Amino acid sequence: MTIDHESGGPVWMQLAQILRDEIATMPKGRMLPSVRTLVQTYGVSDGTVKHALAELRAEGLIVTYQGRGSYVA
Amino acid sequence: MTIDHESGGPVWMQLAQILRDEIATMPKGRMLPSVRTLVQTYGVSDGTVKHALAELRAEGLIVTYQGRGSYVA
DNA sequence: GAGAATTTGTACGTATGTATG
DNA sequence: ACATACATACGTACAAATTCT
Repeated sequence: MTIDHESGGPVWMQLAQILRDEIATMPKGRMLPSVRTLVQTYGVSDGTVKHALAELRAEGLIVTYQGRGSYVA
Repeated sequence: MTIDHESGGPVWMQLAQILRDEIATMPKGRMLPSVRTLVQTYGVSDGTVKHALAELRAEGLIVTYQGRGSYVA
């Protein structure tokens, strides 16, 4: 999956969907890639990644701990 | 109410509380000050104001229309 | 225990797009 | 055409919590 900056809808929503699909294949408790890694992997900004993760958190798909990372809920 | 940048907790949360108090005194349908105005009034950034408003939106206290403004729900 | 590295949280600045008045 | 206003996006910086050496 890649990000479409033109007419693909908001980038943070696209990223959230990509991560949703990825999470679906991961076991509960597995750590997600760090924000920094996601920035590099998908070529988006820090704020966009955090926006996407906040959405997944709000959906209860992941849990996040400061200083540790985000994990599949 | 003012913002305490030291040890007063996250600014966006403080602002959200200030606005919650203000909204409690406003009639339903009344328009809130614009992001721009809140930025100037409280001396915080655009992103911080938006964060606070997003919180109030998530709580159902206000509704926001693109190109118009935010209103007491 | 100390210190460095990693990772998320918060905050600000700036720019562009879109919609309304 | 112009001003106003929110949404999205990128970049940057520092603080706080955790982990590792």
